[in-house]
Amino acid sequence: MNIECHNIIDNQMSVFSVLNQEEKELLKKNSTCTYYKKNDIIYKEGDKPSGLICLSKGKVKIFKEGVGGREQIVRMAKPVGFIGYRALFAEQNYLASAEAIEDCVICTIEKETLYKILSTNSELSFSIIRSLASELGFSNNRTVTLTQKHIRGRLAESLLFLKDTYGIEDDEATIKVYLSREDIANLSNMTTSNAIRTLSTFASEKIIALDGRKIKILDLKGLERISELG
Amino acid sequence: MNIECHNIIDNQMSVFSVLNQEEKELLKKNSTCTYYKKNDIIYKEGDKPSGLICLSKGKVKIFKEGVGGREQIVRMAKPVGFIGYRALFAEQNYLASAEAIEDCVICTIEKETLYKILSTNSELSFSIIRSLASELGFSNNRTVTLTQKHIRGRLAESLLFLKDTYGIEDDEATIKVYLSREDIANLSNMTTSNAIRTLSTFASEKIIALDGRKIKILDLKGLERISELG
DNA sequence: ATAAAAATATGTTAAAAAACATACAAATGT
DNA sequence: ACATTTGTATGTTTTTTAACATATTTTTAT
Repeated sequence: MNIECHNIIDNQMSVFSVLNQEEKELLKKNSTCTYYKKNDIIYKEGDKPSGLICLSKGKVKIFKEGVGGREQIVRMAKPVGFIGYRALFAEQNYLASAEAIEDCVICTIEKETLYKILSTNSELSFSIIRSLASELGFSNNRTVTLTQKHIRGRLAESLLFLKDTYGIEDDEATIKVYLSREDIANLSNMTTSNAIRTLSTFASEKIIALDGRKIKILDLKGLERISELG
Repeated sequence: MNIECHNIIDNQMSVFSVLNQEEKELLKKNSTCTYYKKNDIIYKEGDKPSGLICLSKGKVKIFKEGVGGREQIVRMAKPVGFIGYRALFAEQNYLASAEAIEDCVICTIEKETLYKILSTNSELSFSIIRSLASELGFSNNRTVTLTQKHIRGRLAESLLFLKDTYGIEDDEATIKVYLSREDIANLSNMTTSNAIRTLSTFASEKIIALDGRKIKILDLKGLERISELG
């Protein structure tokens, strides 16, 4: 029944493409498939990682609880991608929580098997090094933009980030992810009120169009300008 | 003349301790030693990494230029430690700049040699994976604290961070790094004025004592409390 | 030794964003 | 179908922090 796991491991786009057939078979034998409903918690801050979690279907938010329980989204995951691998490789407990924002299919690769393959396959190690290094660059960047940009700049950046991460619908304008205003706020380091207010302002300026949780980007250049100016 | 490089590579505390003698010799042959004066730029945002830079002596700040040229320090390096390895491993140009805050001795390991050893030594790859993963956790944490904590909390956290990173002098109280108020501000996401003001307030509350750039921690528990409360 | 520049200190004002309040709409459960 | 909860919207007040102004001290360069 873990056909979804097999698909990931065989996927040409995944980091596993550098493995030989034997290694792939070993991974498949030592991975399990799990299903999550929208709003389900996949893991919580403080939990111990049990394996490498691979997102096969659905979308996931990774967030930290900050001062007074205030939530900050540090990453948005999409298929095919890993979640929770930072803690696994740092040999730490999770420092953030993961929650499904859509129904999800997840494949968990057993830790020992992964390490066995890693110890013989330097290509896979390189891939992981590259991924971690890229994400660290992204995180350092976010630290600066979330602290230095003003509300409009932060929101504009978040909208562009969501568009780049999840792409757009067939209408060539609607961001392909449907977040609550609260999640948008938690992604952009602002209160829900300010997210709602600023989205409304953007809509009144014809930079975006709002229809419930649907966000349509009407003026991409304008949005980029707001994001850059801060 | 690159005896300092040799010392690093032979150092039992460095990640190179997992290498065999032959690998260590190869590294030594393909590394160069450079000296930097206080305030010298080691590399700039946008530069291309040429090798793995290892800090043998001195202290270095890693910072990014943000909105309107406003500086944010993302990391403080100490010996023996790497700098600029994120960009190297991500195969990107530097996303931050590095500047000596003391006279420094630096050892640069040639990229090709490093990769050759990495491809045969999975232990070294693991070390690098672990380091990057730890630092990513640290960075995500900073994103949250710098955005959510108030000025006093951010400054308290920075002082504790400096103490943990560089240790304390023989008096068991003075933080073993001497930064300008501007650097402290750039580390803590605040203006120089506010760093000076808040340091003065801490001093008047007998939490710290100030003597030029010397910062003495008088009430560690108090400082921790301020940092945690935000 | 002295001028110039840089760093530190502190008070005042202005801007940004959070907190708070309230209303309304939409989704959910019974 | 209705009540309850959750999410969205918007106006007002308060807090926080940046921006600005101006001394004073320290460092650096000549």
